[in-house]
Amino acid sequence: MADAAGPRQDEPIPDATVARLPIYLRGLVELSDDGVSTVSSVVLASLAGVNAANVRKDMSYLHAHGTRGVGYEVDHLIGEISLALGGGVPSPVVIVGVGNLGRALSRYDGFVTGGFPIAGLVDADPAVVGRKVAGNIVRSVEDLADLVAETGCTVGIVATPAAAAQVAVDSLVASGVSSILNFAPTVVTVPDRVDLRQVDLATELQILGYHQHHRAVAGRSDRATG
Amino acid sequence: MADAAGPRQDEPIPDATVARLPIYLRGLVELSDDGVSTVSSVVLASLAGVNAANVRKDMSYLHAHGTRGVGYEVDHLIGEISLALGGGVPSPVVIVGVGNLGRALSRYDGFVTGGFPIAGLVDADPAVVGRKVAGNIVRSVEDLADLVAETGCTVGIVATPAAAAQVAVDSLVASGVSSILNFAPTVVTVPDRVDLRQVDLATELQILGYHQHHRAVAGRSDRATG
DNA sequence: GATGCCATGTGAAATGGTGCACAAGCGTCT
DNA sequence: AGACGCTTGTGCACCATTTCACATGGCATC
Repeated sequence: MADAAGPRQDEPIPDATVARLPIYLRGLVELSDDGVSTVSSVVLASLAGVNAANVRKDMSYLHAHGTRGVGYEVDHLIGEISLALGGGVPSPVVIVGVGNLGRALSRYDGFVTGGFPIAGLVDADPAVVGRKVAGNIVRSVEDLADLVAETGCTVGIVATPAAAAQVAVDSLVASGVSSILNFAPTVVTVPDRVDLRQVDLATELQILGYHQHHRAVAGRSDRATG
Repeated sequence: MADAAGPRQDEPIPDATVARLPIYLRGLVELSDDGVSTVSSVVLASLAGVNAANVRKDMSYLHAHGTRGVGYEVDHLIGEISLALGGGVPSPVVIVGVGNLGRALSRYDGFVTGGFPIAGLVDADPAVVGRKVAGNIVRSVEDLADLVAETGCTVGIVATPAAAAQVAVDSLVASGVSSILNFAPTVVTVPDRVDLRQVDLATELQILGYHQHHRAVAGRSDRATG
């Protein structure tokens, strides 16, 4: 039974699938809370807003098999997905930059619920250092390496102004953090061994703006040609 | 010569390109501020963190041509990209939900700078309505339609708890908003004519968590096999 | 025990995006 | 004026992802 104990993760899960796993997980937890024990790919797909075949293929990457004619066991899927997404072990995160966004993020419930408790906050501004935010004392950015070492946290969130983002990222990398989520509106670079994700609030609106503008233009020429 | 007046937008710009345009724009504005008047695809690519051929192809979609042997005119590109991203006309946005995240978003400079001034804030909680946040009086969610009509705003930001998100989205749609940015950690649905983007903070961390976990597992089996 | 229904699992086609490699063109220098 | 170097613009091949369509197989019912 030894080789059946762990999930076969030799072949990596496609990025697109990984990005959907948290969505599935949320839907499944909701189902579980409602007392639902079995779910079909069609239902899970509608919960996640994707195609049913896509769900089935995603589950096959996880080696999370269902039962033909019945569907998938909700609790089993929750276990498999949680396992894939970090092994169910909470990863504490450190937030760099305690401005508006940093404060909001430090109070955001979803992080803790999702298995990412706040290990600490740091800021470069001496006026902010020492203040208490969301139950955490803000420490100096110089203490970052110590904080990371003390708490063993491996994930860093950058919520600094754009100008300070690369410095913040470099400090996080130097402190041994291996995953970084950057909210600063600028492109930053990291070594290969570090995983970086970018969340760009203004950019999202601009993308919406494109579609809105384009729709308006298309509408006008529709009227002109029709 | 009427057909040469406007940009030929018959063939739509690929989504992947649209998503990069704001990044280009930021880099270009920075260059312009530094007094740089010309930029090559290689330089712009390194600023945006993408491939140079990709930059050139993206620009060709915009019909923003450069000069061979020289590069692209920075100011011209800024104009073309701004035009594509909403025609350079500011789109006021309304924020629904004035919790931690809503407050942080309402104070976020990047929105205003990016051409998305805050038209107003609304919340369902009577305890919050009437309070002043970031220079705006919070109004009741019942006034949403009025607010949208008064300000002519076409973009809505949802920063409510997950449970209230679909209601908030429905209200926005009913009020005539045509683009929605949803920060609530839940899948919401909109009519076809409305454009929806999802920003999911906890999900981003979970995706990072996958890679971290996977790297750890791979490392362990490397050691085991090597 | 056999039969029919239903949902999974997956091969294969279609789609969308990326990056290479090179021809074409512009400016500059001689 | 001519040649050269540099950079654009793009055809093409590759890769990742999505989606369809259907064979496969379990469960319930008769």
